[in-house]
Amino acid sequence: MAIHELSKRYEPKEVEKKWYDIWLSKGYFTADANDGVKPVYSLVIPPPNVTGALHMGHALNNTIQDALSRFKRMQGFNVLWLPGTDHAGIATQNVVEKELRKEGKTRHDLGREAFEKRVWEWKNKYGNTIIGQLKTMGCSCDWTRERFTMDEGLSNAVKTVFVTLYREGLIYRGNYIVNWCPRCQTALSDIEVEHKDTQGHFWYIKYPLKDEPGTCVTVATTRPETMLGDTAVAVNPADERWNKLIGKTLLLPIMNRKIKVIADESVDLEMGTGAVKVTPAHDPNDFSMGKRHNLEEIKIMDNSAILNENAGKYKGKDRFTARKEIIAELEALGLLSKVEDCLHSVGYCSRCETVVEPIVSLQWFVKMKPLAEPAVKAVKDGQIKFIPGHWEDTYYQWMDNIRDWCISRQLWWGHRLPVWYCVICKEVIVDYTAPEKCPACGGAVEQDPDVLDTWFSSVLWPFSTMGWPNETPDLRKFYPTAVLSTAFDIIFFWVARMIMLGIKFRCEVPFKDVYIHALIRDAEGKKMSKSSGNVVDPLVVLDQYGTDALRFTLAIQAAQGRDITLSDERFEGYRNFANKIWNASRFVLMNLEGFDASVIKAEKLQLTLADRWMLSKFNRLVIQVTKDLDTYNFDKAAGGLYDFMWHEFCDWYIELAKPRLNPKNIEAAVSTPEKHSPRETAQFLISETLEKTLRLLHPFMPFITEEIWQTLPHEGPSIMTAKWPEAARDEIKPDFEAEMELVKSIIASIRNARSEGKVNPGAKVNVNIRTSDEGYLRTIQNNSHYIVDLARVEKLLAGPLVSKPELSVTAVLPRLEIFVILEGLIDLGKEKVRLAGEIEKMNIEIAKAKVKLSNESFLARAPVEVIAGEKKKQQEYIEKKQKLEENLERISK
RNA sequence: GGGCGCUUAGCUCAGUUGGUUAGAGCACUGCCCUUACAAGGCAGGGGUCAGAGGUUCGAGCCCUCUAGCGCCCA
Repeated sequence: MAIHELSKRYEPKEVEKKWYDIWLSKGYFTADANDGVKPVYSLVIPPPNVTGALHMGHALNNTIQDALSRFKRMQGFNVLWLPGTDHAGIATQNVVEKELRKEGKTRHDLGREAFEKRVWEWKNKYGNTIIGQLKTMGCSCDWTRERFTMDEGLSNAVKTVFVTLYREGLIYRGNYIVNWCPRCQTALSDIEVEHKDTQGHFWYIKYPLKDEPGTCVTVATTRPETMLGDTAVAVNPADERWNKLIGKTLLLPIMNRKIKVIADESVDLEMGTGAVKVTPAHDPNDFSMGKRHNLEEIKIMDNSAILNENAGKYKGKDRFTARKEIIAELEALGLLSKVEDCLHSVGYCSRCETVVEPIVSLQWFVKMKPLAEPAVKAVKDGQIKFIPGHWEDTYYQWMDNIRDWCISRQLWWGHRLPVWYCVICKEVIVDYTAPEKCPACGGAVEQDPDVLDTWFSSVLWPFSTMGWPNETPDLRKFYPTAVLSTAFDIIFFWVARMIMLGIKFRCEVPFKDVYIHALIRDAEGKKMSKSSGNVVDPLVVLDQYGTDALRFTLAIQAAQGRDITLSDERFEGYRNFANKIWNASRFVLMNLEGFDASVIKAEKLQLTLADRWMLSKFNRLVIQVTKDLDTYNFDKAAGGLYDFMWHEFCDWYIELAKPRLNPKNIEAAVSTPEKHSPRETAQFLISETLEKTLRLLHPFMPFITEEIWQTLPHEGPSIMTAKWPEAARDEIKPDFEAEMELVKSIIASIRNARSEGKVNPGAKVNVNIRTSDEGYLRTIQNNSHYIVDLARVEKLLAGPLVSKPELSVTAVLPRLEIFVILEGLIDLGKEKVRLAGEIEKMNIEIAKAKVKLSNESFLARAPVEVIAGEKKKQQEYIEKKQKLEENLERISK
């Protein structure tokens, strides 16, 4: 079925499905670990959550990765783009618990084993949603190597890392303050807590001195309920207001506990009253202060943030209820001196939005400093490069302030800690497999109920997916990877830790480049979020405008360091681009009737100026797009292709080639044994250029390019496996480009004059061109047919002495005057105004140039080329002005 | 509080190391269904490059300050 027999509009739907299935069945996405010839290019997908559905961030990131993969594959690389999903501990557990709740059950009703089984069932049933969506996007991932973070192999990797780090003393168990989510019932790492400025209050509470009734120290707090766990009040020793009280004893209100006033330099003199309450068990700063001063840690809440026996009469109350009641009691006691409104930062669980409670508890941690140092060095040494580069600063900043990583989670879904405790002697056993009995005392053992932070497994992703800890062929061939493409918000969660562990366990960085892609925003520039309801669903877009249009819209906006704003107008614009490609291709195809590309010999072509110009431009494009893809300038690569395809190939080249392709043009069909006919020449170039341009477009628009490519003369079974075009540098010819630009500007000037003179587009006009530049004259004479055709000219006269007819509109170009003869159509009044306007513009430019050229410093210091350029420019302006004035004078007579 | 970024046409943004009359897409205006494409063609209007100062022969670009917006960390 020929493309030109199809609709005038590109219909993406069936095309997309068809080609994806074919590519998949031919195995084009599959990398070859045993290949010994091709250079290797590998990357791993940032594994989306199994619970996830494709959003615009995924769409962007995977468009980028797919473009890179397809580009490198076409360049002849052995490409592995390794896909998979992440088990997403809390998220997945939440989903299944929600299901259970509908049945009126909790996970505890099922028990651990049955619950885990249930989650697996859920995963097998729904966990592939996003994988299917990636396929819809056209992603050329190697699906034969798809992984899941809880696969057996990846679980082995997790165990190996845990045991090794433990034995080296880099994993330890400790009682520390952690972020606790009372709803998820688990500890969170620092970066799983989202800090948001929240409107709250600053309560000023008076703590009376024990031995001086009536004298009080006033402290300010945003969380008054924690006072029940206070074990000191701290002041800065430099604080004149308070330092004389250091060492004195206070009576903690409500609890009537004796607490000391201590001196600590970390206390901010400006904040609140300068005296702060210290609750070591419930605040990270107070915790470290408590360690410094050996303070008692009194935990006043349980894991659901319900106050416990240490809270006295508030036992059994929720933290926020207790807050209200405590305030009321303090007020009644006359100990509440002041309440201020204040905006302060509150931590929320990044999974469920519950206010996080800092709580002291026994958890497992990874010591980060020893791992971070080589990871920082790798970036400083340039073994890893961030793109855009400024993210390196962000990386260093975090790495410099790194704190130990809390890795235990009180969940059931995830990698269970390979840790056992002896029930008798409490011995801790860390091993790959369960010990039968306690090696110390022979007692029974039981496994730690906790699981690992999900990120613990995903930070091993670049090598665990390739079979590590086994030395597999994949690992040898494809590690380290070339690039990691991801969003900035997981540089800390994920990227930094992958670098640490990659270096630690493979002695080699996991990737050479880290490409940080843009953030997607809505048309108003707002961040997309479910709560603001401004989420644009990529699947809807793709359905409405086509996958290629979606991908192209994202790619052409993917400028480094700039956010992407999405709107329907944009998608529409690039859908129109797809349609433009489609129709240009239809045109080409309907002109290939009887054409046989295989008989064409390069030396027999009769190349015209238009052909040479187009070849020159095309080869520049090849160089540019290749470079831009290699440097992650996706916006520029896509932009260059858009401009070339639309504004050079369609707007000019097709138009310039039309006369030769027109079947009515009998002369164009004349060939000799030495020369192909002009028509064959045009047919060859127009189809070859289109075919090659499609190849350049393929990484961004895989479907439409394949569909069209198959109908054009081509080699090979698929555009996917076709070679990336290489630039023929000797075809880049500035001289031909300049000549063509002259012809184009003459055509544009005539069109402009016609338009100003309100000439009917169908009507033909006579044109006189006056120039004494011999080169120009030659170009015009040799290429007059282009001018005649594209500017609809009846009679074209060109020479040094051609006259200006009475009723004509004048256009002045450097060393060139164009007279468009408009008998009976010309409005002299309007023409005068127009010419006067042009003269005025020239006056401004001449004046500017004059100022520059009369500046002695400029003449003395600017490079000679710049001065010469300025002089030439001024000369041209002056000439142009003169000619404009002559013409104005003539019609003014 | 510490750090990073942004401000160029009505809107969304390009503008590589300072050097022609600062560009594009969308929107807008006029003409045209010219047989690839009206999801199109041709032509056109629209900008004191946030403000102030400085460096320089020369600043949208470099430096300082100011204003506004946004993000990250504490």
